[in-house]
Amino acid sequence: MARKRVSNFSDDTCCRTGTSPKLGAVRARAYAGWFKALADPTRIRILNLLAANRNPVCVCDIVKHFPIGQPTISHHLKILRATRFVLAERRGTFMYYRVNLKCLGEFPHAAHLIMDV
Amino acid sequence: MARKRVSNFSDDTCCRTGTSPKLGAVRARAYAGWFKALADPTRIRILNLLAANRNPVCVCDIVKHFPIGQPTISHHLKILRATRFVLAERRGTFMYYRVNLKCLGEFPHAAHLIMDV
DNA sequence: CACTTTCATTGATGTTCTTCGATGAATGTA
DNA sequence: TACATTCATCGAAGAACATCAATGAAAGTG
Repeated sequence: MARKRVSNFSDDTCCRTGTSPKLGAVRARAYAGWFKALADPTRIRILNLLAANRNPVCVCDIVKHFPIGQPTISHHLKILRATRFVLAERRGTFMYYRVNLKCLGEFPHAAHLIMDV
Repeated sequence: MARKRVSNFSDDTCCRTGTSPKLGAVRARAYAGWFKALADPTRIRILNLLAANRNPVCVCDIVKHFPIGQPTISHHLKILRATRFVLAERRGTFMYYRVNLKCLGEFPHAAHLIMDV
């Protein structure tokens, strides 16, 4: 009958009501979105490539370094742009990308992993 | 005929071969795994809940705070345990979980987001 | 041993994500 | 204007993921 032990405070009993999570679902979803942007090997390597180059890198140059197609690279760049991890700039026909240090710097360990390799 | 511009070094040309990504695919996949563990709102809130409690928390107590079933909580805890973000300890019938500060501390911004809220 | 409680695992389902080929939009050039 | 190049977007296919209900495993109790 699943009799709930409402207030048994003996020592080897769990379920004494502890602290609730103070982080709401809405903000948790926002945080998860940032981590999600870093949760793909290709995106991490794109960031690593951009961080390794002092100058912005154009898309066709990024594509060369990966075994996946250009539309997929564009897809990843869109995600990285939406989360502000990279910045984009148009020069004629070309799109130049670079890491957004202000944003990636907010994730020190990520920055260390991605840039100091 | 897709004539490739092999070595045109004029100023408005991209595709000068820049630095390659120094981060290999294998290590990138490992890093992505860590971020992937943090890329779910429920897991972030579980970490937040554990971090807010000085003492370890048992599973049934975690389940109470979320609108999802116990098997799903167990699933998330398994992922957090595999990535070392939490530690588990058995006491009788109960399983007590707590944050692994040594591991979460490696992600300062994550720790800040998750714990200081 | 029979029964209960706690938690993990399994199998299934719907959703999300990565990737691709094809196409479209923007820009530059003959 | 016609064509080429660069990149983004669309639609589809397959893989990965979150979730659930049901079951199993481990431990405690009578």
